[in-house]
Amino acid sequence: MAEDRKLDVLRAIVEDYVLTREPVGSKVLVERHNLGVSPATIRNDMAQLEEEGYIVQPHTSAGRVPTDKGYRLFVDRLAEVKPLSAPEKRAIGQFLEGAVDLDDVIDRAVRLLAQLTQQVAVVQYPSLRVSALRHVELVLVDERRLLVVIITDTGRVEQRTVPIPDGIDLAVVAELRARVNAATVGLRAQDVRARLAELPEQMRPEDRPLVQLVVDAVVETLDQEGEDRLVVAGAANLARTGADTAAMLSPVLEALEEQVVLMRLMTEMAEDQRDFAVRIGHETQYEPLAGVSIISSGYGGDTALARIGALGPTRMDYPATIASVRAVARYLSRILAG
Amino acid sequence: MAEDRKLDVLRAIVEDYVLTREPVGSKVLVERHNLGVSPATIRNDMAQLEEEGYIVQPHTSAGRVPTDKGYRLFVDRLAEVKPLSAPEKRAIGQFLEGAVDLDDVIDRAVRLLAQLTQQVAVVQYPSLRVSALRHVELVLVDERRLLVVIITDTGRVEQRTVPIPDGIDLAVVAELRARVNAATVGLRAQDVRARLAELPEQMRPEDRPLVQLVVDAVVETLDQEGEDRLVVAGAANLARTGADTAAMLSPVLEALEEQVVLMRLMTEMAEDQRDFAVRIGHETQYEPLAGVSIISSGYGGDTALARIGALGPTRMDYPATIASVRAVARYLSRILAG
DNA sequence: GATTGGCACTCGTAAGCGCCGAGTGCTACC
DNA sequence: GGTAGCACTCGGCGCTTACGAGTGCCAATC
Repeated sequence: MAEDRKLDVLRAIVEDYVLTREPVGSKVLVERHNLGVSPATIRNDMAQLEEEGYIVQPHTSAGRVPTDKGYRLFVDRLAEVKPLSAPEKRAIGQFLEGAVDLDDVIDRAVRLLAQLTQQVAVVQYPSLRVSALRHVELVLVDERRLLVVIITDTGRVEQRTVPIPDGIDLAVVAELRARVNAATVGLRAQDVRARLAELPEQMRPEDRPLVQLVVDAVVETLDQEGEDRLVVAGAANLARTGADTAAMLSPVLEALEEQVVLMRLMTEMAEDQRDFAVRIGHETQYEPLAGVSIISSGYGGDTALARIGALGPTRMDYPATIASVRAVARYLSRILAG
Repeated sequence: MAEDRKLDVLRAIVEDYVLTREPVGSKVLVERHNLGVSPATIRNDMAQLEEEGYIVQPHTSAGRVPTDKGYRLFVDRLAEVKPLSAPEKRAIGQFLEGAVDLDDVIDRAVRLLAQLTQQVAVVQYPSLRVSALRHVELVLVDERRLLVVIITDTGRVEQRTVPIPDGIDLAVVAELRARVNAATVGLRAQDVRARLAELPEQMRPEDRPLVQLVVDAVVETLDQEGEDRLVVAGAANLARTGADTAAMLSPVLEALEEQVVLMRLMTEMAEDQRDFAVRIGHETQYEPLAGVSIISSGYGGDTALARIGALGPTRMDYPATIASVRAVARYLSRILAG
């Protein structure tokens, strides 16, 4: 038996199923894709594919549907990337150009990707841990509260309020601001902690409690590992992808809000070699996401600050989605670098 | 005919329908609520209520279901507020206490409300327009970009990047920072514009382009009317509220992402006299939201900085939801004031 | 005049049934 | 190895029937 044809059959099944959303049988298969053999032959191939776990039939006498394993093989070996059309590319660039700050860039990117893929788009904020510190600002909000604002070279702005003892001198705050900035500006977040640890000693003893509070606030803010923010768009697309979704929807929406699970997934995906990563159904290792796949790509230059991705039913158009995710990631990198 | 009983019947219908999610007939009505009359009598009342537009039957020979008008009457005249239990109140307070900054407070509040009501919770960020300016910070991100950070007395931090001409002197930035702050700190956002308009004249002519850019950035940021941010939580609750939702869900999710519509609604609701406002189904004046109701309450003191609310199917437990929304709004005000 | 019991009527839903057709696996054949 | 033929399975569709919940109306009653 021609091993090649078997793969062709799998490809055909995936493509057809994604398109029609219905189990695909041997007959329509030879009709729609010109495979050059008879349905009976295809049936033999399908029987084997089923035995190997790439496809299943929902019930006897129905067509076949790809399994997660089937999609996986499809993505790894069978899919050809669909390049985006020139107008599409132009639209992406133009849409992202208009942003006024980091929040805006991120927001536009995620909406854009949701729109392009017709699925749920997800983007991580540039990780604090690999950004360099640009500036730390201290603002006395009132007598008892100090606002610590941290600005990174990626344009990200983080804030935290610190309760302070009464009657702090403005001059002390000014000195502290100067010293903190002198000590840390330009450093990677992960290097900041050590440098700041020395700071209290350099100040007058009576100011040390305040200094310690501020130092802690800065370190904690930079350290909150998984706490990097996640922005989601296009949740409505999930509901539109089919009528079957009614019950399957809720757990996914919950996962989207939970963020923790998604963050973990995104981080794991960063390990992958290729410039994009795919997790299909159960590969997410998280039951509520069993019915969906995630495609993501790093952005922000070689250091790969963070990731942007799309999430949809396992029955999705992988080549097109992969193309869109990569394209948006690339443009996003370019904008952030510029 | 006893007018009072007719209202009792309506109340009973609403309560029963909310509980069971099924059209309610005359028989179960007399069984479950002890109305002291026979089903036939109830039927007469129901016929009248239907004629007056408070209830309808989905099809002949089904029970009755409240209309938007029916819910409205229920909310306005029939509902008794269910006070929250002491443990619930305590939990609210404790949960909100732990927040570290404004973002965190808002985030906790909205999640909490979603949890309490088992519905979608929505919160507006404290409006920039009624906040007072606390501090404006200028940070040179690189040679060609200046980051303008605006901090209000509500703890809100807004940022915007301004492209600037090359070779700006640090001293100029420092002077500008001092002048902007001197001119604006403590002012209401709406008063800032006039004051800043005078600023360029006070600086040297060669610096004016830069000054103008910064002034514009500040004014624009404070001015973006409807642009106040909106945070949503508990979207998954929508999907869980019933199996009927499949098709009805998508438009609502879209509206939640759109934000514009919700912002408008919230703003409108601020006009209402009572300390909470309710919009039921079509009262939202927005077709996609025809199936849902929104309950909201202002928070942030007498000035009512912004609103927090809950959104769910028109068939919701109004008394309980109203109680939760009001409670969270109250605690939120307290936290922000403290 | 309000309330009630009785009754005929409507109609949506569930269940049972038969048919059709898609799709399969198997086997004999090329 | 590929193909054709064939018997078989079974889900979906349409039809009919039965059931029952719920109604509106009317005459009787308080």
